[in-house]
Amino acid sequence: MLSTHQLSPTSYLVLGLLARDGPSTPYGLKRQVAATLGHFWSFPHALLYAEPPRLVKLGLATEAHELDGRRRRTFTITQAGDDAVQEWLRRPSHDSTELRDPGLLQLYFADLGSTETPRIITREQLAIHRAKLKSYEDRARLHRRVRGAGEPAGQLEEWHGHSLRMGTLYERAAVAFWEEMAANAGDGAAAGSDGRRKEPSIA
Amino acid sequence: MLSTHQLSPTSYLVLGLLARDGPSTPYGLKRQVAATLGHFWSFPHALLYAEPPRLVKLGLATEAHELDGRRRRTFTITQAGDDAVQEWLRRPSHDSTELRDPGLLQLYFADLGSTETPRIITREQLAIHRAKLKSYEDRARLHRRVRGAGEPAGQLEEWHGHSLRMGTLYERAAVAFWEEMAANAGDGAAAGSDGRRKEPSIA
DNA sequence: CCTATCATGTAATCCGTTACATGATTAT
DNA sequence: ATAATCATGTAACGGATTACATGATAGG
Repeated sequence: MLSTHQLSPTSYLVLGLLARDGPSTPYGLKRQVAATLGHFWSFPHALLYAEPPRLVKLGLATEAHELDGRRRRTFTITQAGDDAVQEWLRRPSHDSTELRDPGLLQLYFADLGSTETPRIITREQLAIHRAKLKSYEDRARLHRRVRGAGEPAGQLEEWHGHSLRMGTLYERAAVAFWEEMAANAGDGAAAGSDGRRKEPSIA
Repeated sequence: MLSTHQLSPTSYLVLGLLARDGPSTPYGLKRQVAATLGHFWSFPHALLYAEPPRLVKLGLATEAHELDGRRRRTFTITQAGDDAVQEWLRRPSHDSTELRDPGLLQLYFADLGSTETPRIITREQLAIHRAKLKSYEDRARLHRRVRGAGEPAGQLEEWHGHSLRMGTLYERAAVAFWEEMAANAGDGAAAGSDGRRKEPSIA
């Protein structure tokens, strides 16, 4: 029982995947992530190659090299690793959500640009978020289709579903936000101080 | 013109603040940020002490030391800095939003814990997000109160408003998400838990 | 067969985080 | 006065991003 207290989210991501899906190569991890959390929380592949060795050093996983051509490295979680996951799950995380939206950052400074800047940014962001929302919803449709087709949705798919659902809800919120911006941008939104701006409809 | 292309969001944050509010100390930046974006995009104060010197090195800002007791460092944006901001505003950011939610990460792995794990996590997260939402809404109420009181809302406050509004919308989505989880947690949502860990049926 | 994409890995750099520290103000 | 909090800064470490690189597999 090392004081497994300074593990990063990345650590738990990898540990969790190893715990649930069994031994895996970094590439396998990468694929799992890409299909789920990766949609809104980026874990570049280099991270997933770098993290497992760290876990090995901490005794939370073990490594096996292939010797033939591909020299794949396969990682397996240890008992200590499993324990760490359990302990983590019992300790609710109070760290608050990071919402890093570059588009919003630009909007925040849009008044520094020209009068059209807010409109341009808004249009762009609206397009981006609408596209992403659509991709989530398509995926959800597919999901439901498959489930309707008989297979009684493995638990795993459920958890995939959760993260995608969260992504969907966020994108909906984002679309709503930018739509509201777009609606208010026609008037003097960038011109600001006349005060006559419509009250934001949100309470 | 330097290829001012590898600046980080942090760089533009600082540049933008210096451009809009004029020369500032790192602490001044910190305060601005804390009142706005800082609510959902953390910029630890050390960052705001570290970034300006970087900008100086790139010729985007200049520095002035105080010589008396406090030895404050005040930073001023340069013409090149202003140009960089303008160029950035003209180049819509396609980088997608990072939504890093530790609670969601836990939920994603909740099936690895006990049967109660999902419920516990959900309850906790629901409380957290409700509290945060409330704090946003209180702030919004105050905001409107002040504005109603006559002062014709400076433009600055408007942009503050934007970021808080986004925060509010996100928290709403989060609350909705966790409420849905809570509603479904009573049934067997967590109970794929027939004990034996199924082979993941997903490719 | 060739080319594109998949799969696999490493290295360097730098940003970000954490921790440490201490001088000023304000409150009790 | 003393404690608490505000204000100000630095240093070190490590995780994360980017770039580089190349071996397999499949499609044309």
